Amino acid sequence: MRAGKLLKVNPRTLAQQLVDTDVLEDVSSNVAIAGPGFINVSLDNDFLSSSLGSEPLVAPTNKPLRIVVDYSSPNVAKQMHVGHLRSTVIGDSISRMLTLAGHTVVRQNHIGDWGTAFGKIVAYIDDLKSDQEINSGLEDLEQLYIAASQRFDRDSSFASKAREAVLKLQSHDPRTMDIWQKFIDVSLRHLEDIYGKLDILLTPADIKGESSFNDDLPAVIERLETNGLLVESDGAQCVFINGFVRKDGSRLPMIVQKSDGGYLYHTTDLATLLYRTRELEADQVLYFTDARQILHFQMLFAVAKKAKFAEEATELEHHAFGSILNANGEPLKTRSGENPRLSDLIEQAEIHARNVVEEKSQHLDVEQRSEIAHHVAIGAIKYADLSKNRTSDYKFDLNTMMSLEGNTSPYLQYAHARISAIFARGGINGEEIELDRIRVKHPAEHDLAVRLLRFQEVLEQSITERKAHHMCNYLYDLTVHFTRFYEKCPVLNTESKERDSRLGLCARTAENLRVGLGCLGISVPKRM
RNA sequence: GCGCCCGUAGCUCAACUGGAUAGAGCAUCGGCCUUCUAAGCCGGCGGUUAAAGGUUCGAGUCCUUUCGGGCGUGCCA
Repeated sequence: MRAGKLLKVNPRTLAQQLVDTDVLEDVSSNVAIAGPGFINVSLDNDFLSSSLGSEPLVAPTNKPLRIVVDYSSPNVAKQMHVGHLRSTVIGDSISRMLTLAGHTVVRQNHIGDWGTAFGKIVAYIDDLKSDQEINSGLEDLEQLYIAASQRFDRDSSFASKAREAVLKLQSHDPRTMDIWQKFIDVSLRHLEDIYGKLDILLTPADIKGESSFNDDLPAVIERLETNGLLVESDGAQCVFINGFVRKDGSRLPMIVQKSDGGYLYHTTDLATLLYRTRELEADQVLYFTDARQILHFQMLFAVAKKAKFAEEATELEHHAFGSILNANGEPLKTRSGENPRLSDLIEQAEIHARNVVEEKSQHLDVEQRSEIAHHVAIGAIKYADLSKNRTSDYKFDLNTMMSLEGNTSPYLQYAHARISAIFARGGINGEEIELDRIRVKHPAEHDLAVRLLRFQEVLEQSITERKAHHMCNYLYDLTVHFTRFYEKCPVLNTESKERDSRLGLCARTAENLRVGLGCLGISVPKRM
């Protein structure tokens, strides 16, 4: 109908003309025109069978790009908390999908490891007497930061020491840098621990934090100066860009250097962008941060293009999302009003999952149950986030995501476990099943086969829109149809040709689930 | 004040970017385990898509206004 509009032809007439040609002959013998010009195509079972036997799950892109994906990027003054979850989970999933499609992904973890907060921390650690105390003091980042902040507030001599420490950091004073490095090392171990538990791909090699760009900041100012973009206003160095105005006509500034000479995150982000386009040679740079930074990125991209921090052809995208709320729609906080730690959230989810597994999977031993609980918990947390399209806030409710019914990760994982169980019972190696023996016959097989062939299309849509929820919805739909097939079509207890065909459908479903959930960073247990 | 995002079943969310009778899950009510895992399957109930107007063959989707919520709006990130 869109074609009809474009060609200014009656859509029904156009549909008829299309049907009259034989382009659909190999695909369907049952084509009908309906309504204002829809073409209903019922795919033939023969077409489905041969496609499943010959088409790969994923065909790599014919236009591979170098794509920088900026995600997670926590401030490491404190432990990772709930505010870091979405960026981490969403960014990781998108980068997995891009890789699967054949792009070169350069993950970048732009951690907050520089600035005033670290002055406090360094000064505080500096006050701890021995190295022994330093090491023990570093064990809990959270407490260290809180202690440093409290002391900063009530001890004025400590406060001035902290401010000195900031200056010493900026001038790379060896003793100060040494303490700072110790703290960063502990922070990075903490990050690795969390990423390990959550099965996030980020490694130490992907970390390129704010501190790495500290020395490049004066050059950023210079570059803006030579481009004639730098304007002093109330003592601060600013860039004013067309289009960013207030109601009264006054222009919104992007402040790149404070009146006291200090730099801001705009400045750091410009330096970072230069690195990503020049050194990393990015065709695209994708940022995954919460929605509060929308204006920042709009200005950043505008200035970057104008002052050539990024080439005109480099695609810069900010993908925003809302914050995480509790079941009552309020910001998720602990009883004491803090952001819940990620490690606590994960632990809660695992306890919740373990209780369910204890009840449902008594046929498995303790070790297996514990491992399954882990995969279920992590899957549930990630899936609850990824399956929603919302750019606004979303509710984090363990009871909902762990209900293990309906559109949740455990439902999908369970379907995969059932397929594995069929293979195990039949003494069959699932990886050796030949898909060219698939002969689609039963209506339930037909419906399943149609879904099995859609994987590529869904992957492309998810990548184009940078939205994982299309993949989630697809996998759920696939699983619903697999389960119907499972109910209606015995696999092992049927005659041999049909058995081979149905084993093929099972094997292909298992692959779609494994690879699809893999795109989401969710693993598939063989047993549940 | 101004800007951005959002408002779909009691609740949590979809709807292929303007297409058919707006779909799922949860909750609720009823049915299905002597056959591969019942963490399952089948069915019922549930809607003036916040409201009003407009654009056209056609609007949850686009435009205007109103109401309601979230976030941002010069030296934090």
